[in-house]
Amino acid sequence: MTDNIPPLKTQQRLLITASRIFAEKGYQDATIAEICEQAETNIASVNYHFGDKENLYLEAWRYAFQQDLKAHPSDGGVDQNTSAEHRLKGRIQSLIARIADPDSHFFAIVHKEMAHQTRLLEKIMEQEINPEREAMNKLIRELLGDKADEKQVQFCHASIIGQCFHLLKVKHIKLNEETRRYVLSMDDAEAFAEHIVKFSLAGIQAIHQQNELRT
Amino acid sequence: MTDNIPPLKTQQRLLITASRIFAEKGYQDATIAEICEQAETNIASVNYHFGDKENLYLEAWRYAFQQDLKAHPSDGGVDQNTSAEHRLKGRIQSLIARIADPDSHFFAIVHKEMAHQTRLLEKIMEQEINPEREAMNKLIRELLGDKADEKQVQFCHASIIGQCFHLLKVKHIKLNEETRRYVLSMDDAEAFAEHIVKFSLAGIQAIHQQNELRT
DNA sequence: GTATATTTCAAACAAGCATTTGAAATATAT
DNA sequence: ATATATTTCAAATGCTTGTTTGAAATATAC
Repeated sequence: MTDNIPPLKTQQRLLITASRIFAEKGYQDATIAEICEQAETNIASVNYHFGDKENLYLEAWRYAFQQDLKAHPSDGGVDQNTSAEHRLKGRIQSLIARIADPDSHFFAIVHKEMAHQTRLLEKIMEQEINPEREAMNKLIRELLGDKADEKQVQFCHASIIGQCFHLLKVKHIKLNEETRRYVLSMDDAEAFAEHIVKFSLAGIQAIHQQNELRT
Repeated sequence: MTDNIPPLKTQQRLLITASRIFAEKGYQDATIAEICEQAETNIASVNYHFGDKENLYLEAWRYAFQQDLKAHPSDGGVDQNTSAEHRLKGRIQSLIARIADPDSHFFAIVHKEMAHQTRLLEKIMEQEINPEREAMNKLIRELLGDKADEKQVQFCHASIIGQCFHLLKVKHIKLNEETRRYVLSMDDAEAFAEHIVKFSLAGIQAIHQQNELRT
């Protein structure tokens, strides 16, 4: 390879472009032709550097995940010695940021993957998502108190994640002007994160208190 | 065919089969060949009865929506004179039922539509979903009290819908045995609906109280 | 500087699938 | 019963798109 400031290697350009296009269009609708065109390389280079489309997809996805985490660390940059409330807030804000950031593509690809549904999702989920889930569950357990059972933890986690991912839907669904007025907007992402924190802490609190009242 | 007890007209068989297959595979992955095969008719019948694939998709979707609502009315069958809490509970339970019921296909198609993303979603959303949203928002307003602003209503609605739709994701994502243990299961749908009600009423309540404390 | 390996490229290939066609079969009306 | 309209069918058409090919260009090694 050359040593004087080469722009970017073809392989790298393909990763960057592919992660963006796959995020925009999903696996099926993204064509190799379009990706190569925007990456300014020949159509055969996908086969040369990545073997086939599916492998490019997988690599682009992993790449996006790493980039997103670099921009928005999953703990939200919150001091680990602070209260569970604040640490949960940090995690929720990080999640919302990765979903809302137009340059973060991982969750957009997850979202589109819903339809494609190969075994790829399974692999990525266990490798990348499970650790994040466990970290959040730990905080939820702390907030729910000792009397909480695992099902309650699971449900609370689902409630929080569900609210965050709802923003993902809003981001990608095109609605007409009229409808858009009544629906959550991406401009409200930060405020919505605050809302999720308040809303969810209250929900968790209620379950906590109910548990304490039991026999 | 025979004239005594004709099984079902071809057009009807296509609608039923198509709504199921589109729900399973999404628009792209569902092939006309497969739909016709399972509907026990010729491949050309889609063109004859519906014009093209996209129109069959649209009609199957509408058909699914009607069928789902017939099985699970959106107010949950709750008396309209009862408290807002109970009416909200009815709506949440109806939503969860339509999502969890294996024979209800509307939301499964919505879910898959995420990737396809045509203008069809837009049309259907405003026609079918907007009235449901407005009905739920009315309840939320009632629970939040007079001091609530529309943004708060919007956020609370997003929180509830987000939790419900999370079950949709769980339904369609295939996970391995290991991961499945730690994640919300479809067997818990009813219990999860109860959880959403409790969790969300607490969240709404918290915002209500905070509003009351303001100047 | 020459030989070898790596990377790029335009064109061709092949598979999948929606759609069309025109004839055959069936139903409907009078 | 005959004529007309409707519905079914197997085969063909054509377009999109992932993949392959083999030569040309470029980089690397000795």
